[in-house]
Amino acid sequence: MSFFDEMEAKIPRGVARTRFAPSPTGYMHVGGLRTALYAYLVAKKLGGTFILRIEDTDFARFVEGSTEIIIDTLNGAGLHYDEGPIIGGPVAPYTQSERKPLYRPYAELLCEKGAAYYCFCSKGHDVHEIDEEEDEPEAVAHSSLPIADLCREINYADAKKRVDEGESFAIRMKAPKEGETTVVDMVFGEIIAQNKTLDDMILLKSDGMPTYNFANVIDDHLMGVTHVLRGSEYISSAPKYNLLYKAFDWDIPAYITVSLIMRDSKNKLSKRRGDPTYEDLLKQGYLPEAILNYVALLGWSPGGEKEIFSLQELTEVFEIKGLSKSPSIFDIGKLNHFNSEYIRALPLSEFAQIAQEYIRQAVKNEDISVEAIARILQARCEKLSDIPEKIDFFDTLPEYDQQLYVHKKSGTDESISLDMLSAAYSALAELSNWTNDSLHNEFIALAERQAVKNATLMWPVRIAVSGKAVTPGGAVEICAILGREETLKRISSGIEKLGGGI
RNA sequence: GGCCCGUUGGUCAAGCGGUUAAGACUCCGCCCUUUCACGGCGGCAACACGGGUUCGAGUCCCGUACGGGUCACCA
Repeated sequence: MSFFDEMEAKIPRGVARTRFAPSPTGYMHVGGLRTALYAYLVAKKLGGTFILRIEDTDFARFVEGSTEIIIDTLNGAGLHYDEGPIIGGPVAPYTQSERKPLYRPYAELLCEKGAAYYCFCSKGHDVHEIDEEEDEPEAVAHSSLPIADLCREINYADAKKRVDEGESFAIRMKAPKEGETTVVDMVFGEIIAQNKTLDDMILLKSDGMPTYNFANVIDDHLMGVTHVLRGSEYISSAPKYNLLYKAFDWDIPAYITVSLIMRDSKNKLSKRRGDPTYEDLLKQGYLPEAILNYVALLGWSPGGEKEIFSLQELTEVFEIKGLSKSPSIFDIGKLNHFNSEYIRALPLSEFAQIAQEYIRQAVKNEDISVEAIARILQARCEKLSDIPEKIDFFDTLPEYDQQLYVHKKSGTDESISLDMLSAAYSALAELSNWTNDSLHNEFIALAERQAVKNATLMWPVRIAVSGKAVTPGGAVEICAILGREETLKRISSGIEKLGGGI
C-alpha cells in the first residue's frame, strides 16, 4: 500500500467535520473567535465533529504558549473541540509543524503530475515589504512571476535531478494560463476566476514547510473536513485551492466564507490599531457568553427578533443562510448592552462571585459583604471593570460639592437639606433595627412627619452618605450597608458642611 | 492598477417583485421611582446614484460612485 493510499484510508468520514485553524500568534482575534463559533455551530447543528488544528507553519511568527491560549480560550467560551492538540483524534497530529513530513510527498506528487514545479529562485528576490503608504508606485505588484516563469519551463526530469543533487528549492503551483475556475461558496455563491489571473503560489517553502495555502488543502482533505469556514480575505485564493483539489482529484469541501469584522467602515479590526482582542475584552469584564452572543450576531442573523441566545440555543437555530456577505462594524456599545443583559440574568450569588475581585478593589472594608454590594450593583453594571469607581465611596466618603444638595426634582435646596439631615440624624440615632426594611419604614414615616415627599428626605441623605450624585442603590440600601455608626458620622458631617450643628 | 466582493437609519440588522420598510443598540421625551439604572410607553433616523426590465423594484439586470478584500517562501 502506498503512502498516499495509507493516508486516504485513514480519513474519517462524517456528516459534518469542521475545523478551526488558527495560527498561534499569542492571542485570539474577535473575528477568529467568531469563525471558531460558526465552525462549531455548523458541526454541532449537523451532529458532526469540531476540530482544532494549529497552523504553525511560519516559524518566524510563532509565539510561545499560543496553543495553550487558544485551547483555553475555546474551552472558556464553551467551544469544546472533539479532535485536536492534547486530546488527539483519528488523524493526529493536529499541529502542522508536527505534520511536516506529510506535505512534501504531496507537493512532489503534484510536480510529477505537472500541476506544480520546483522553483530554484532565491528567496530574497521578491521579498515583500509591508508598506503602509497609501500611494504605492505602479510596480508594487513586484511580481515574482517573470523570474519564476523560468523555473516553470524547466522540465521535470532536469528539475528533479537538481533537487536530488541538493539544490535548494521551493515548490510552486503551476496555474493554467487559460480557462477559468469556478468556486462555489455557500455564502458568496459562484465566483469565477480567469486562470490567467491566478499566480503560481508557493506550496512548499524552501525550509520544507508548506505554506498556509497548501497545508490547508492537504489537511482539510486528510482530516475529512466537509465544511471549510474562513474569513473573506481568503476568497480570492479559493480558485487556487480548487485547482489543487482538482489536480489531486479530491472532492472539494463546502466553502463557507464569512465576512470581515471592521473597526469602522474603512479598517478591519486590528490589535495593532488598539482594537481589543478577545482576551482584552475578558480583562475588561465582559462575560464570555455575552461576547459570543454578540459576535454571533455580527454578520449573521437568525431572522427573528430574538437577540439573546445561549450557545446551546445557537446550535439549534444556526443556519448558514443567515450569514451575510457584507462586512460589519464592531460596536462596543452594543456589546455593552449584551453584557449588561447577561449580568442581570445571573443569579445573585454567581454575580457576586465574578464581581468579587472588582468589588474588593474598591471596598477593602471586610465588614461590608461582597454580596450586599453585588445586590445593588447587578442591575447597574455594564461591565465588571466599571465596578470599582461606582462603589469607592463605601470605604471613604469623597470630597463633594455642596451643590449636590440642590435637586429640583426632589424638591431640595441647601436649607431644606440641612433640615432633612438633622431630622434624619435624630431618627436614625434612635432606630433599633438596622435593616433595609426598618430603615425604609423609618424614612417613610419621617417624611410623613416632616410633611415632605420621600425624595425630599432621601436625596440629601443619599448625598450625605455617598458624596455622589449617582450611586448604585438608594439612601436606604447605602445606609444599611454602611451601618449605624458610619451612617451617622457621614450625616453629621453633611450637616456641618451645610453650616448646621448637631 | 488587475481580479474578486459588498452598499437598507450613526451601528447591528429583517426584508426574497406589491409592507405604514420589522426589531435591537445609541440618542431624546414621558411614566414608574429614594438618585442613577432597571422596567414601561413614545419619538428622531435608512433602501448610495443613474439607467433599464415590469402594471409595479430595497428586492431582478446594466452602469457609476463609494467602501472592502487580494495580488508574500504571512497566515
